[in-house]
Amino acid sequence: MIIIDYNDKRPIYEQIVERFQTLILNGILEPDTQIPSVRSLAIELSINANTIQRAYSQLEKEGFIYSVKGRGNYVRADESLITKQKEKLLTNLSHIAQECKEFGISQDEINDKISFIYKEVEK
Amino acid sequence: MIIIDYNDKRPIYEQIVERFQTLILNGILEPDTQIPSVRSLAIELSINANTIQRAYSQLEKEGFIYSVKGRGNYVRADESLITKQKEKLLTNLSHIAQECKEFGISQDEINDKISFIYKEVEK
DNA sequence: TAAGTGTACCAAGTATATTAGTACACTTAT
DNA sequence: ATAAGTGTACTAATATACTTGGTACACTTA
Repeated sequence: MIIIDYNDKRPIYEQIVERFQTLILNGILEPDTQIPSVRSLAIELSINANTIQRAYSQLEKEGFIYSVKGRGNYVRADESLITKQKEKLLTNLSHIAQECKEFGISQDEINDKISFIYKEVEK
Repeated sequence: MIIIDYNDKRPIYEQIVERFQTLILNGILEPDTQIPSVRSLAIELSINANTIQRAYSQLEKEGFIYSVKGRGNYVRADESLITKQKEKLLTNLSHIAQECKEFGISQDEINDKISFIYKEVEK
């Protein structure tokens, strides 16, 4: 469920954070689901428990999970996270589109790309 | 022309690389234009000459500039850079659009955003 | 009570970025 | 020829972030 890419220049804890963010935002991890304990995930990934702890701390700070002392860490049920993520995506999209415009890429060309994606059938 | 943001977590040399890439790709720096010498830019930005050298080495490796010993560094005239950049932009756009789709954002909503950008008048 | 959990430290090692300094070969203008 | 300015290469030192290893304590559950 969690994979570490050692070719990735980003720190391990950041990769773990992003992975859980994706799993949570995509609904693969449902609210109140317990995620692996700090120690067990450390063993599973063959990395230090402190690194996992660091990732979990950040996820908690960002509102993706909540932790209960003595019990574990759980996925937070926060609808605003998805709203925020949608806004983030649309903002990114606008920035890229702005650059595309500056480089003389036509609106039609962009629309073709997007239509292609929206036509694709889910597997 | 070059600005360093010390709040940016990225290394200084990387910021310099990106800044020149933008200036060159946008045609603000025309081919065969001489860019500041390693030492002069170091003084101007109050940073070490080695850091500038590192940025310039990378820019040369990526084909954005060429260097002449004893003379200086110059902007390369390479049309393929712009082609590559356009491809990169469209690839990024596709990835974001893919995510938008997964989050249930409609194609119409995306088209609205893009149309808005393409309608804007240049200042 | 024992095992598993989160959390908070500290010390050490590693890698990277940055600085500082020196040196050499080259080009240009004087 | 000389001096100034250029790219380039190298070493050493410093600072910072990441990661590991270890210990400790409070809590929950079986």
